[in-house]
Amino acid sequence: MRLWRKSLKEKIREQLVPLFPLEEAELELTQPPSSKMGDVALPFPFRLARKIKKPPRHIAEQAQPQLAQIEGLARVEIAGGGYLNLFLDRKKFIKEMVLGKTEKQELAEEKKIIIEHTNINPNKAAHIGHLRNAVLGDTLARCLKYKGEQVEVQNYIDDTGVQVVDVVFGFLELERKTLADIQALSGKLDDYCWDLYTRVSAYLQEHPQAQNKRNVYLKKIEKGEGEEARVAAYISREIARAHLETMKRLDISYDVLPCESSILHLKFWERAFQLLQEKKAITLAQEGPNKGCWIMPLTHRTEKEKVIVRSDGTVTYVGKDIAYQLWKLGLLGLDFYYEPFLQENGHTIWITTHQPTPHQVHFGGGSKVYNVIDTRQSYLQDVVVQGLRRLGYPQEADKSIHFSYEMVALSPQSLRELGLEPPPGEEDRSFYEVSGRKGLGIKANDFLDRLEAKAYHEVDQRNPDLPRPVKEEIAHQIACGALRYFMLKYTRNSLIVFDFDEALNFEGETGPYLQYTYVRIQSIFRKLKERKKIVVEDLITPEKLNQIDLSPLNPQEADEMWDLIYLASLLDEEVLHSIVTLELANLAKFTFNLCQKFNAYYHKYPILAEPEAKIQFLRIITVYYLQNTLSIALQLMGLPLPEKM
RNA sequence: GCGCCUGUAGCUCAGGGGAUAGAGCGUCGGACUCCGGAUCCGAAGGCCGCAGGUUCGAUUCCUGCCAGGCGCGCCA
Repeated sequence: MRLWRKSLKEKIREQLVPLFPLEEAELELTQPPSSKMGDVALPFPFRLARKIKKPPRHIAEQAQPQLAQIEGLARVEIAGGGYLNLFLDRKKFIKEMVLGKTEKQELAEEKKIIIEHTNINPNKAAHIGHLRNAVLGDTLARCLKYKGEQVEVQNYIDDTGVQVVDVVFGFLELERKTLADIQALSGKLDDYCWDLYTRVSAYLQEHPQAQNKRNVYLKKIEKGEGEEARVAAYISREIARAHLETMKRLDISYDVLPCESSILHLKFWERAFQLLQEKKAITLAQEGPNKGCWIMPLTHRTEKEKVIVRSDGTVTYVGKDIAYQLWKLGLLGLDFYYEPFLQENGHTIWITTHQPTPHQVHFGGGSKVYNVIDTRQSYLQDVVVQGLRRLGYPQEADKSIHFSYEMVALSPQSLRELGLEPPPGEEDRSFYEVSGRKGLGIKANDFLDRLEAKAYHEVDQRNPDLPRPVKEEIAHQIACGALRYFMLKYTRNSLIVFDFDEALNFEGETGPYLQYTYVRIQSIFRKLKERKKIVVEDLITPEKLNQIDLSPLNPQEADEMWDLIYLASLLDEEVLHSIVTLELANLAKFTFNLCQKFNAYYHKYPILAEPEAKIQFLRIITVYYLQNTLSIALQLMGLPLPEKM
């Protein structure tokens, strides 16, 4: 852990540079196919072979004695056609890893990183598609914080958009309700609106003439006028609160909720428009179909130019997004006012407002921004980034990252389970897109309830004597773990076709499997204390670890212990790699593999029952190190750590 | 039509210019009077979509084709 690999690489370079014309990129450290062949492989002889016209094997032979001198290496072997395989000094390495601090690293590269995720329209309940977004964003935030970055998490609330307008329209026009009626509604507003939104969508479909009236609503809500705006404000706040509740079940939280209403009232767009005109980032189309519109020419994409301001002078969605992105990067020269929205475990979630407040907090102004949005929006995200470029901010453009991922869709089977019909004309598709408009989707809370109910049943079978609230808490932890792991295990490009059987599974490659592994380690430690009066922490001291003696182990066990510790030590790199590639599935797979290997290990090598103290000690430090590593990995993915389950 | 993404075991998915292509699920067969069986072990199962090209070497890179998905609004 702790960048040992980097320092190893430097030492290797020192040894090799006098011998060979070796470029930085040519010195690559890889993994031999089997740990028996070595811990680290150097394939550079193959790359050099062509360059200096010598056979790889010959190069390897020349390098071998030099490399063998490096401190921390036990030996160096030549394998295959010219691989150099390095074996680490096991005793030294184990000691360093087990004693090594496993806290946050100090590798920050940015002043402040902003992650925008969740961004659910506040007009209906959250569904499973939103959960993928939130889990990815939250996990990225955790990984970046672990790396040492300062991270600010934003959740954008489109409280004046057409989706909210539709629901307001439904309440006032279709249901003839007043604000007071709405406030008096029993039950959860987000669930109520889930159905209402579907009805409104259908109504507007069937009554095109109602569009005009809806547009009046839109204008009033944007301007903040009348009952319409008051209802919109109430609904959007209430539903945003409901979304936060849902996300809290998954241990996901935020720092600030920027609202579109604030952006409108504080004239963020007007400022951005001014900047775009000044820098000639957008132009007024003189002819063609977009005549009279302000458009942005696109150079990277082959799609047509993008309209930013309509011929009637109103701004499009992308235009507002450019203004928002400028604010996030501290380039707009304007800021919101803020007030507390709610308290969660001592943490305040702030919301923006256009009225001055006494609170001296500030958000935005990041040096790097991740926008977690599904892949269908990549074209628009490209437009935003290109806007920055055309405004003369190439660095900021490079640091505006669209963290894109594929959507979550529903399998035909899951549709049937929900009692829903496929949309007309789409009866034999292999998956169905979630659609709030059509009411096609699985509500996040409903699914979490199902997970919790199943988890409770399992816990109850295994630990019937635990008090009910404890069992409920554990069930909650397992449900959270199951859901989060499920959302993380697929790579970003992979469309998740949601299937209840798969998502409700607790065996195999699942969150509960990982949690179970952790719980069993806890259980071993507990029993060591109870039955043998051994307190594991007391054994982990520099003095005791200096005396590590691997010789009592038979070679088979020594290798397996080594493999495990070595694999676990790669966690840090795995996290950094996951950040760079934005493939959090790497971390998920890594942790799963680690658990698998560990489960096999302790199945084979008992700890409590081991009579030989020296062997027991070695097994204990192995388990101790695994427990440490595993708890970090699970927390990075947001999987709770139950004591029992 | 144009752009982006995907095609790997029955299913769901990893991987990746080189040393025997890997998991989970499912199927079949096993496991210690055991530290938790939400576990572990084993078996069966693959022309890595097709065809060319680059390379000493391609499942991986390039091109073309085929198949599927998603985008391409003066909607958000």
